[in-house]
Amino acid sequence: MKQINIKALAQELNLSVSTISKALRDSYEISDETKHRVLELAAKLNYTPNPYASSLRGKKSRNIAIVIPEVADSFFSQAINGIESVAKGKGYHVLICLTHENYEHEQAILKEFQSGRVDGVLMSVSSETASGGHIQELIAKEVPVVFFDRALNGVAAARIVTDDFQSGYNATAHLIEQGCRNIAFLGVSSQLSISNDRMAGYRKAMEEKGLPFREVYCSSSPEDNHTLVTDLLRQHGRPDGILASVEKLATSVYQACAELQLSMPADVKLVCFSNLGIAAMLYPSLTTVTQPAFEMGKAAAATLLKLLEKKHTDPSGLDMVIPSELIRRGSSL
Amino acid sequence: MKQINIKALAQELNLSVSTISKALRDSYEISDETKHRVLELAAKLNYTPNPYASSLRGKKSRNIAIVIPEVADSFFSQAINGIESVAKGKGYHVLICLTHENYEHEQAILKEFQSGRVDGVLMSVSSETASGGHIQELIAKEVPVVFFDRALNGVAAARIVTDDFQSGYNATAHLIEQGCRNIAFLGVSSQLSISNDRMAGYRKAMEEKGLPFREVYCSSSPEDNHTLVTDLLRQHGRPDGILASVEKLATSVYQACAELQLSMPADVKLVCFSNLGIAAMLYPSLTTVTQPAFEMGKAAAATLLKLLEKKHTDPSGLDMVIPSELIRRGSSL
DNA sequence: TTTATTTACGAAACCGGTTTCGCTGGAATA
DNA sequence: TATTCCAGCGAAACCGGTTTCGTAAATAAA
Repeated sequence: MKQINIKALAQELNLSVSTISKALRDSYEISDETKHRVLELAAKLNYTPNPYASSLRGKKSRNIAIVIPEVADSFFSQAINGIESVAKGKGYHVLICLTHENYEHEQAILKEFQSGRVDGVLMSVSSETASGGHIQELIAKEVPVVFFDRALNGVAAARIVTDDFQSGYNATAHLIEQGCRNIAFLGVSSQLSISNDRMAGYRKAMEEKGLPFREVYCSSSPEDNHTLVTDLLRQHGRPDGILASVEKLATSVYQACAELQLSMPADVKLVCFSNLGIAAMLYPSLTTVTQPAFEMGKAAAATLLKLLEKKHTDPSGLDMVIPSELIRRGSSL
Repeated sequence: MKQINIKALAQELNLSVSTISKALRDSYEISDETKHRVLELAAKLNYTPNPYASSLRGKKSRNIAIVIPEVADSFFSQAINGIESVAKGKGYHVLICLTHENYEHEQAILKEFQSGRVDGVLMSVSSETASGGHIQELIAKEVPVVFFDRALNGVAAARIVTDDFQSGYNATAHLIEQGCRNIAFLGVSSQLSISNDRMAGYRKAMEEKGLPFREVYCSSSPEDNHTLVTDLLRQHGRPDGILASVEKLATSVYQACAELQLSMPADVKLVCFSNLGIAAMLYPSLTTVTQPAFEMGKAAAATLLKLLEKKHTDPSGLDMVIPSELIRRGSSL
């Protein structure tokens, strides 16, 4: 099958390729009549412009990338929908790239973006990412980066996050109010902003009541996490409350409780940062800190487009904090 | 920031651009010494080739697309991981495009692909898709298409599916075995292959026992589905068993049961096609037909790459059926 | 020594749009 | 009538790689 291109249209209409191009782009140089003829033929022949040709010449790809650890997470999948809704509206395409929580993957992906494959990047850093050299390098090549949810300190980029500190505080205060005295915090990584901020909120709430900290770092392996949580709940003086900082940790806690015959919420109360739609149907129903995933996605995309369209080079003043909501359910009541 | 390109490398080394290009592509025409010098400088200057330039010239983008209804679904997110694992290994990039179960979106996306943006397409059709003209058109332009999970009849493309008929049969037989006599099937769309095949299995199992059919088509709106399921469970002679053909319907059933004070599994038993990791922690735990999502993704990607790399134009003989597993849990026992 | 072949590289066309600049004929202005 | 202006269009450069073809020098074969 022959691809029909601008040259084919030009021949058919006895016009030059430049005229066709201008007509398609609605240039003022071309008469309405000619434009009309061109548009008509293009529609008739089902012409689709080659995006690579335009990108090559124009130095603009109209692609933006979403770089996230994984897609099998309700926060990210909802955020993707938010991003897409904004991007599609402005004629941008969205490239989803998964780091699988791996720093090398993340590096390789960003390195590739230096080629101009995308005009801008929305990212939530992997849990392994400790330094931001690869991100700085990309920004130096004038590819704007906007963090959403998981930001990296020390990198001068806009960040759209939720009120992690306050949410951590609120969730902990809620557990304390429900009678917990020995609350463990399940973090993800000592580098991750969300983990640290949520933990800081947890600490503040605990400190205010003079309660002791207990912090456990989980990995990205479900098996390891299961072991970790099981050990935590098996030890003498096991926690009577758990604040889990990411969604996937909920499963481990439910499983461990079931295996150890601990009842939730009687023996252990749980609050988890999560956007799971079926949190209410779990047994017991799960108390969640629910993030505004869709809104964060929309805001992040809008911010990136602002950076792309205006030469709004300065990312300062673009940061945004959208509050999460503590939804009290059976696991903590 | 100046992008460094082949020309820059050429100038630096006093070589021609063609020599650089060949050296980078490890051509036999270039001496080992020159190759070495080129590679070294490229690494030093952090050279990243412009993908648009190569795609334009080579008529190959090394991009493949995943066209799916949505990403907030555990089957699709797991399948994506399977696809990605194969594609990345072969040096392909993955573009994820969401149709939101909308036919017009799907059409527009495929139309765009006629431009050569991607070399091949993996797709699960939207529930609204009744005819395959847009898919045929793409195939006519020599862009191979492989269906996974949701295939469309009448389109000559490879299809990687699970044993929908048998799974529907098994799930229904299981419900009958558990004492259900009045089992409703919740479908998605009368066009969708998975819905139809699963329903056919349901019908066969019901017929064998002389039990009456009851089939309800749900939409993609959670609110509408909630109303539908509530009405179904409120009516006189309400079903004592439900077979839900897609994951998101589970939520509606749980919710409706809770609101109507119906207890699962005593009043209503439920089996749902789902890949939810936390199915076991629901209340009651959810009996699922779990699809081999990751494997299906891998198989689909492998099939597409086969079509891309060899000129294996004929898609017949590439079809694959990977069985699902019925996992019996509390909602049906 | 002459001819054939191989090695290693460069010049230039090419992919398909975009954009700059130049040209022409007719209308407007002086 | 002479000059200016402008609408409308075309030729060609350009984006950054890839590939074909040509060629000079080195080597092998005759």
